[in-house]
Amino acid sequence: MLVDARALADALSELIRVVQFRDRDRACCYDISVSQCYALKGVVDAGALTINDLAAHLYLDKSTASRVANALVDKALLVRQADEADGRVVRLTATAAGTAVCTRIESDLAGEYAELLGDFEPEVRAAITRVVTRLGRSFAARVDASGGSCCVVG
Amino acid sequence: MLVDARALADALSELIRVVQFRDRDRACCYDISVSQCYALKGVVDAGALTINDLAAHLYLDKSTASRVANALVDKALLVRQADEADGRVVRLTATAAGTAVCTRIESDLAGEYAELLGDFEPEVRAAITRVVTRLGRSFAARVDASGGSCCVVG
DNA sequence: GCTAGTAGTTGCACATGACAACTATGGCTG
DNA sequence: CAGCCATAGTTGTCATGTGCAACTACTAGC
Repeated sequence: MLVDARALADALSELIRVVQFRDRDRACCYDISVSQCYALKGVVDAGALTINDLAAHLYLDKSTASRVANALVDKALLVRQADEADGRVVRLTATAAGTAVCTRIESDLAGEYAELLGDFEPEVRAAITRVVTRLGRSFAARVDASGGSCCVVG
Repeated sequence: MLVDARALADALSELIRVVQFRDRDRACCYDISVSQCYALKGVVDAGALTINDLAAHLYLDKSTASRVANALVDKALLVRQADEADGRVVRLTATAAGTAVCTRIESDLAGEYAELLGDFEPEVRAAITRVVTRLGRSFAARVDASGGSCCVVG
């Protein structure tokens, strides 16, 4: 099983490098950075998010999440609203422009992915998404469980 | 099929965020950054790499690759050697320390991944690596094919 | 041997992201 | 209800990573 594990480690790191590269490269197309894109999509999908929710969703520090949100507000893709119940909380919601940008990016991306899925046999296609989803969940569970830093001696 | 494509896009972006986070978090453990780790592994696996080869392997600009190599040389994990045949070319090779660090990281990582693979049914395990590998290749082929930037009008 | 091309380095600007210190608000306890 | 602690978010600061453009050094072809 360690052989499988090593192969998976190699394959995943390669996949991540190439996807990151593609994302970096494509970011310019929409005048929006990769993190901003993830944040925008997070807010659009959720309907509304607080800064803390956003930070958790993106696996970023809340200060970084706050700045990412600022960037999107400056671009008029998001709005900040004060929460009625709790004065500390900021509710981020997407503007019409934000939703539009998000929709456009998703469509373009879906097109690319659809083409890419064409490389695979039909019976494999459905498995791919299942596998990737479950992999993501497994990682997330481990990350959440281990809490903060990995190598703190405590 | 567009539905599959959207689901894959979502799953993959989630996976990438969480893996990136884990990598950021774990980077400190070995006094080596994520890019440095990839570079070190690339050199160790290949036996020797030029700066250009390294840049291609990491999907980075050659200037960045050069600096990543510098950092590893400063840490005495790599050495730069002049190519005998071509005076312009730098040959990067790993030192004993570099190989040792790489081996240790790979072992630790393989352990983590082995544990993670335990979440999956045996018949799925083998499929995971195959799927991730093929996904990576499909992306790489597309990135190589499209060459430079995505949205240049020229 | 001059010119064009290639490998790599360096200067520079900018993006990303963490940590810590801070403000402001909410909630709990005596 | 006053004081204290916890929580949400912001801001300052710093380190790191990255690309682009300009540069040097070398090679190769005419």
